[in-house]
Amino acid sequence: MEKSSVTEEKIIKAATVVFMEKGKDGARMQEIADHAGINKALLHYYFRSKEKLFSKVFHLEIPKVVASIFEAYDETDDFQVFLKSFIDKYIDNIYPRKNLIRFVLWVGEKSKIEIAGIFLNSFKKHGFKKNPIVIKIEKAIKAGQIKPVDPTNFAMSLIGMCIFPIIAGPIAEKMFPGTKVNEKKYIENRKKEIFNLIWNGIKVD
Amino acid sequence: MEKSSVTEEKIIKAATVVFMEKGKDGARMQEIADHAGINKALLHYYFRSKEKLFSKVFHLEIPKVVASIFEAYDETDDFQVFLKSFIDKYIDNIYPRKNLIRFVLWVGEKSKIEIAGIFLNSFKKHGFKKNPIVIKIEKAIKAGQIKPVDPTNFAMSLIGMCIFPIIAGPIAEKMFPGTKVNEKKYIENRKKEIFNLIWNGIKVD
DNA sequence: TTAAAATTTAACCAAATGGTTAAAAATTCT
DNA sequence: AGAATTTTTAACCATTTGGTTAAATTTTAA
Repeated sequence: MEKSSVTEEKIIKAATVVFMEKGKDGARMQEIADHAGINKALLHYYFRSKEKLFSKVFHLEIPKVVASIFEAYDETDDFQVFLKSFIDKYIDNIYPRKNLIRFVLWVGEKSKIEIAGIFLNSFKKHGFKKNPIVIKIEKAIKAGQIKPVDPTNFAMSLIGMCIFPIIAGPIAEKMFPGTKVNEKKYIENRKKEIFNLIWNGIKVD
Repeated sequence: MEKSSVTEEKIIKAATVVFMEKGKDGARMQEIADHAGINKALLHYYFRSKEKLFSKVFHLEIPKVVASIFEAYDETDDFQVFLKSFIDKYIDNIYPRKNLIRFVLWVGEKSKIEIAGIFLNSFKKHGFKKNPIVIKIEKAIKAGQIKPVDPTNFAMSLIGMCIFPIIAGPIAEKMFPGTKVNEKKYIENRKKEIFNLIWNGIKVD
């Protein structure tokens, strides 16, 4: 690989880290340059402006939010198996991307960048027109494998339960003393609890 | 009320709106002044620095995140009734505060302001040492009203399901086409779905 | 009415920050 | 080796932005 593209990658990686941590406004071009191990002049040589660099990073990162769903998606007809596996993989998948997820939720509303298009594009790329989880749920209901819940709402709940403790992080630890979001033990236990709650509910039979 | 304290309140209100929308770095003192209908000089006359103004706003707003839990909290021994009522009130409560919630989650991790203390303080003020939902769940389990789930994890799931569609807003609408987070119909339906999922699970008996 | 407090105006300052430039040095390619 | 490309250096520029100042004006309270 030529030197130029190596540097470009170094820059993008550094910019991603800094943008996700400090936000678009909080990020400093100098900090990105330092992080990439180059100087500001070269940074502007590759990306003319902060705006353009940010846009680049954003367009590269957003699909990963969608991808994390597909990467956790398994082709199984048994919905119980699917659900267990999905929760397990999805949480493992978003955990190292928590800064990204947090950032996307924060920027999502006000961003001038058209997110909708990127999302749909990402769905299409994986061969789906709809959210794949929703499809899976619809099938499971038709097959009589699960109760007739509202598929979209169910998917939302599922994702919400997985994402929340991760993005809430330190806030969650203070709201629910005893929670240690960074411990493997906690995460593994949480996976089980999510599955159990969804599968069994809390009603006493 | 004297003119001075009226102005102070105008400033704080304006600052809250702008900070929650643009973030600490994205907010501009000039914009806050404009929003409050005063000039920058007067703004600095009341709050010497951006840092101090931000700190003030943050300390006033953070307790509201905790308060929204207590405001939704009802003293009922019937856990089923409690749960229904809690979901209903909690969602109504956080809905108009979505910018705040989103902001707190975003700032939470990196904020130098000590959040833990503010949270615990807020718990104490309401006469609790622990998260009140957790306590309620523990009681319900002891009373045999619900299955023996992990209380903290359950509370986390509950809050996560309520908060997620609200903070995810436009992102959620793109990830789950058909979702319209701003419609009353959607919100009311979601409340029911959350309750049903938690209460009944999805397992076919 | 008069003194005190609050508010406006407008000019101004200093620091931070995004961005530029041009020449020199290092690297890579042919 | 020689040309082309990449990278560094370092000074520099323009704008934005947080923050100040001081005098004039308005409002409030005694």
